[in-house]
Amino acid sequence: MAALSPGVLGALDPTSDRAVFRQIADQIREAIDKGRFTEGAKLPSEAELVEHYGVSRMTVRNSLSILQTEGLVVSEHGKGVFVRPRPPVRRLASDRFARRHREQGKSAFLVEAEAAGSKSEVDSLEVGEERPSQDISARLGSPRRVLARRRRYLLDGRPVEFATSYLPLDLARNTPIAQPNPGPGGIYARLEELGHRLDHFDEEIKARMPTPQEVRTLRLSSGVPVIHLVRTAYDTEGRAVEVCDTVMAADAYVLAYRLPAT
Amino acid sequence: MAALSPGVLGALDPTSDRAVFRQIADQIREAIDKGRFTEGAKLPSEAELVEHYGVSRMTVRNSLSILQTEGLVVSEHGKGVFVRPRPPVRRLASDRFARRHREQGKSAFLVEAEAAGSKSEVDSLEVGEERPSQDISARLGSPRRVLARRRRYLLDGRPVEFATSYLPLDLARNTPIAQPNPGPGGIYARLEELGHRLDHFDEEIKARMPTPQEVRTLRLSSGVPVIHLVRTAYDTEGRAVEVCDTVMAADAYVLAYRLPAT
DNA sequence: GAGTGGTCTAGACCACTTG
DNA sequence: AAGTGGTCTAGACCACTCA
Repeated sequence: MAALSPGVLGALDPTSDRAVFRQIADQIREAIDKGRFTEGAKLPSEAELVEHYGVSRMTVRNSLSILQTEGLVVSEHGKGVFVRPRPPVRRLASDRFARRHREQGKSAFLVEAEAAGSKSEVDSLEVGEERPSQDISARLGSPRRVLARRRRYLLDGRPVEFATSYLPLDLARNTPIAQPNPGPGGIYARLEELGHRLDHFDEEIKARMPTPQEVRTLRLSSGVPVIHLVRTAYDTEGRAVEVCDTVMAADAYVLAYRLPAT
Repeated sequence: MAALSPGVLGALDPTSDRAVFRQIADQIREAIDKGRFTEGAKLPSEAELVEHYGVSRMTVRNSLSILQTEGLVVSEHGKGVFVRPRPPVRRLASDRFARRHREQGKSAFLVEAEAAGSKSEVDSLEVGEERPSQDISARLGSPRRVLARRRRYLLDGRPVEFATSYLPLDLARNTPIAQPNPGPGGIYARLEELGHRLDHFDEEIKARMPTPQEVRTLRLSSGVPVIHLVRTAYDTEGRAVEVCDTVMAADAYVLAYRLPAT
């Protein structure tokens, strides 16, 4: 066991009211913030911290678990605890559904990924008819059954987003939209070909901690929230023609919107 | 110590590979999801869980800490562990900075809160000149010094948002904008009176876990992320006239945006 | 004062990774 | 085989809340 390089981590203040495990977490956090442990670097092992601070192992683990839930570090079984690397971020611009992009034929996700020099994939694509949840149903004008299209997006091999599109059956049944691959420009291009000229999209954004299922699907490390985005597409007659429910790894995204001052 | 009502929580599966503390967390999570513990309800005490499952206290505490970081429960010292109550949610619409709202004279925050039947306050208002961070400076066209306006918003007594506005000094110095209370319609109304007619706003949204400082300022319970929103206001000449950096308690907000399909 | 969660100890054994 | 984190035990004492 290597000795801890001196000076990186200080000593405890026995006169402080602050719990020992919080003091240890504070010191490690500060060392990370000040760049003494850089992104991806390995922290001292639990055993080293036990020796350095003269506390029990559970106390050290408690400190590290704080930093994990803050999203500062990740632990890897058998290897160590590391400063969490920041993945490349995908920027979603508010013009990402503009018609001019659709007309170029490629899906928005793939085009943007290529522009950023990333390799992107789409997997676990499922298409089928089902009964919508109350929320989805209400947004679509209360259809009894809908077409659901589920898919997961990966960026350089890492899952970053899981999305489900819902469309009223009378719109989508027996159309290319019901096919796994709907063709160039995606389902929005097909909707317009079918006579549903799109007028606008409404997006609702929340952030929260992931469910255990979402942790698995997106392979999220602890301390990473999700962005939950629900988009409703309206045609020029004011009808809701699609609802897209999207869950994104929050550390992989920044969403951008432009608002008129009018 | 009251006995645990039978049937609410099951037994452990000793043949399972899943760690005991995860199994316990799974069972409590499922009970919450199925409504057997409703919002605000008290969970069985740690001692009751120890007895029910026949495990040590640390194992039970480990289970509960999982549910805490998931944002499902909150613990209160000396009282118990409770299903986390969902606070009222503030909806931010994408037309919230429309000129017609400004012209009514009240701040957007107060108007919306009143409409929702909530009591709102603004506190810890600080106004002063300072040197901007690199990021803020770049967004504002690299001024050396800026006017900073910090304030915290509360809804029914609960802090929900902390925001700082930055304006180039040459715009704001010796104007009502440099006053703690800038007058009816807020700083955007003042900017327009000063000849900076607003054209549009760009907003960037991220979500992440809060820093310890943000936990204190917003009194966040564990398992609640923050939404970090940075808005830049542009005048009709294309100049960035303000940057507003906002940190929101994610469980108190849903953001809504409308995108044109054009 | 009884019940609750918060902190901490000193061990034990296991599973995973690396040389 | 050595080092790492993952799980679990059986205690102890403390601080807070409520009757």
